[in-house]
Amino acid sequence: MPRPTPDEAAALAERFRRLLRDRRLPVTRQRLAVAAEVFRAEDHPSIVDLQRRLRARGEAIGTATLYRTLDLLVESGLVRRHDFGKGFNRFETAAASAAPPHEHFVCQRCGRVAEFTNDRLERMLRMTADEQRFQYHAHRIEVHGLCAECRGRDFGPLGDAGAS
Amino acid sequence: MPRPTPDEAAALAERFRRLLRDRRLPVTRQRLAVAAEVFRAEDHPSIVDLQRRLRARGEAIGTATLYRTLDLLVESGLVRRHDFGKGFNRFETAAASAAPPHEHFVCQRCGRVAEFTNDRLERMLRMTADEQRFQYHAHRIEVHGLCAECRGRDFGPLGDAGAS
DNA sequence: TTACGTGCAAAGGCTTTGCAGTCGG
DNA sequence: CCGACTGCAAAGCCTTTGCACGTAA
Repeated sequence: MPRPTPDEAAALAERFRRLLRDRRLPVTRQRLAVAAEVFRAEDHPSIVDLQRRLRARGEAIGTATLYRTLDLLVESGLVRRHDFGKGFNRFETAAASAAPPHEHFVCQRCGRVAEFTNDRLERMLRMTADEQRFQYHAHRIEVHGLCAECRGRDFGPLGDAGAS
Repeated sequence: MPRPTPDEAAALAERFRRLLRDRRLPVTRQRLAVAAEVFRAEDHPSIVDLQRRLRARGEAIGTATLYRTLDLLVESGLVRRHDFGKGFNRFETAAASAAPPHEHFVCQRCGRVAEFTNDRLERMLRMTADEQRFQYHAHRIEVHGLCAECRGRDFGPLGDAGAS
């Protein structure tokens, strides 16, 4: 979870500025605010989460701008976009530098997302793809279930039964 | 790919009927038609695919009914729902009997979906979940890339860069 | 100054819901 | 007959687009 250390975030922000300048794109207050908010996040915020947090900070960014800026950040490789199958995207800071690709636990109860890594998993996937003459580009691994907090309590039946 | 053998489909249909009777739910022409269409499919059709195929067969099923019937089939465990992150669901017949859970290759070019299985992968995931005190319910593994057909041709850059 | 960004609101794509009419058991 | 289903259309969500106005460089 400790994705963005205090000043790592600052470094990322600087990287974003440079990136914009290099592309000869305007460095606007909104773009910086959105980027900062994502870099600051320790979780996997959705668009709405980000918008709410920004508003709380006094930055009322328009929805369209938010989407467009996030596209920019994703293209730039500074941010990752996830689709956990709930109908909307979630975002997180991409590994500051050569971050190990990581997988996700998604709690079906509270929606919380935790992470884990497993090199062997990835190697195995690449090999399997190769065997089937499939050219590997990327992968996604999600484990759905109950997080430590939620597994204690007894609720009614799950509303979600989604993922394969 | 050879998911539903000729008469396996018939068996599944029968199972669905029984299931409806047991639940005291009406066995309607529409429900049977939708179920049959999914059981017959050799691919991972979307809602629209199914609707088109049914219409071609002379069965004009309403969108709402289609969604509701698919929910029913998924709840029953006869059909699996997948969300490959394109904003809409795709379906497939669930293993006739204790089918090995399987993973997917998704071609970023043509959208085709191929499958593979790997017991070790699943075991590894369960173990990892356990280590993190996460209660495993289900998982999803997708490999994104280019299928054998598409990797030959040279197109422009990919429009998709999605999955983590 | 000028190209690009921003915000609002409208439009889109997929899915869900409300409701009157219909039908299975 | 009654409860559940069906189909249509309206409504909901999330995301994208169009456009007049604003702003970084």
